[in-house]
Amino acid sequence: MSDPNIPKLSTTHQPVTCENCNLDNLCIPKGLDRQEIGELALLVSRNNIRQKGEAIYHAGSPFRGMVALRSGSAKLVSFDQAGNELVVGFMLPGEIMGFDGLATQLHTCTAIALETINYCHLPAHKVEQFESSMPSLSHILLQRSCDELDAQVQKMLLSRRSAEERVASFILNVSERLRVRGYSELEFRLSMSREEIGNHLGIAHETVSRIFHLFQSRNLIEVKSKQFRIVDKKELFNFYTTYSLNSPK
Amino acid sequence: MSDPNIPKLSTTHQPVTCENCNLDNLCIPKGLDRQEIGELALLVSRNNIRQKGEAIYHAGSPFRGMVALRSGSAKLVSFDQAGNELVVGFMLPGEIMGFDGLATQLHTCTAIALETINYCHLPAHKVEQFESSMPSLSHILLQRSCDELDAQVQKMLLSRRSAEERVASFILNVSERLRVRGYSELEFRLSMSREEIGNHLGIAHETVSRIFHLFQSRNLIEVKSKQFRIVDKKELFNFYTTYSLNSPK
DNA sequence: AAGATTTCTTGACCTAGCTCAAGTTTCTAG
DNA sequence: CTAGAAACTTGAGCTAGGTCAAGAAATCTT
Repeated sequence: MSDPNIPKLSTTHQPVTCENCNLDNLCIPKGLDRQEIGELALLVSRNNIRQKGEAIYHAGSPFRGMVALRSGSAKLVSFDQAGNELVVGFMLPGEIMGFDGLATQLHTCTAIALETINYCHLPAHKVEQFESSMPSLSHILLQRSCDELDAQVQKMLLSRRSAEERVASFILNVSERLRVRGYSELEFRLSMSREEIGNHLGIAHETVSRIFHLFQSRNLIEVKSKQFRIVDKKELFNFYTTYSLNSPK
Repeated sequence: MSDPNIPKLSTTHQPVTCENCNLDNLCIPKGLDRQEIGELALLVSRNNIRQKGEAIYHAGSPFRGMVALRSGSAKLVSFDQAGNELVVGFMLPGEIMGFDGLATQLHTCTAIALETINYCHLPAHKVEQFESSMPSLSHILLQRSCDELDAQVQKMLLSRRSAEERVASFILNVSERLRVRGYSELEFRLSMSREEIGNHLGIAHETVSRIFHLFQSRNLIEVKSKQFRIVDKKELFNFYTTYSLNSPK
């Protein structure tokens, strides 16, 4: 259960706040100065826990504030009229959720823990209060939400690619996000199911399985259940870009 | 050229500013109070013109500010490594562009006029200046960018549907956006090509043609070149939702 | 207004990846 | 530790929609 690749959240027994959190360079504080971080720390509720499968917030429920994942991963899902689930995205530690409720004050997505998670919560009413005294916060949130928009465009670009390219890109994307967060970029555990990966990428879970098998047979990766190892990152990347070079024009 | 369905931009000879613009309920001013709109009006450069095919900004170029379309329509495109174009979205009058450059200060998309357009420009440095004196602006922009995120989730949901459903949904989406903006919702001109529609929806342009033909043969719409008329909105909507009800589970 | 170019339409064929099915492995709860 | 459930794998067709092609219509240019 205790994975050597996962950095410890806190090494001392002193309680973690935004000031000494090791995710400060990824989370909301990124871009705030020391004093602002101190003010932010006072507003944030820490050490919220959810078990695997439990929701952090539900589609349709009122927006209560922003959520910053501290450990564990989650999925963001939306539903169509028939109740079919669409996996909008996966969230890793240091990443921020809640933008789907900000525009209308009602969440359009449900956030679900993929394993036991620990998260911080920045209540909506305190956001507003903080905003008037410290305009930087809405600016930071604006930046983050535009980051999300950029990521969405990347996903749209990906949706024009073959199933193989999508899977290769997915693996590299997770790897890079883990690397930035201080985890091992070449060996990790993906807590989401093949079904969830396929749903997110717009392909059948059987296809995901087949492609993992294909990549393994070509010595690009090693997969054992949910445990992944990237063997040939360069080739995996080539695999994923080569096709588009064959594209017309 | 002068379409009776298109509301006149200004009926008097007094120059249009944010205070008396008929798009104030859709554009940036939405959510600002009278005094704030007045301040905003001082920062905005008006009556910028682009001809069909000309760019408003380019992917990779530095962010210079937000753009609000006043008349005419535009497309937002992104490119993959091979230079293939992806139509990220279409913009109608009163809609705001530029979020794709806000996070990194470099545009990830190119904005191109689909016909002669007139737009307002809110320069980036003035945005910042305005933000510190009037925190509401970044809040407004945050809202708008989260609106965009919501729209992106809708597009993701759509990408799981059949080609027919995508086209039906596209027509209804444009119709609704035109309605909100005071244009006729049942009869309009779509200035984008079949190619651009197909690209945006993730289907071949031949498929777009075939489906327009199918819809016309079923008396749901009338299409003549770029001119559209929705004949049976209810049925078109049913067409688009029926399938998902057949979905599993 | 004629020619050139682009866009649109329609047909015929083809394939990536979906669906269905059945066996296997992994996880979960007592 | 064991039984049952859930997740995963692998195979075999099948089909939605892509690609290619060629003609028609619309649009642009001079």
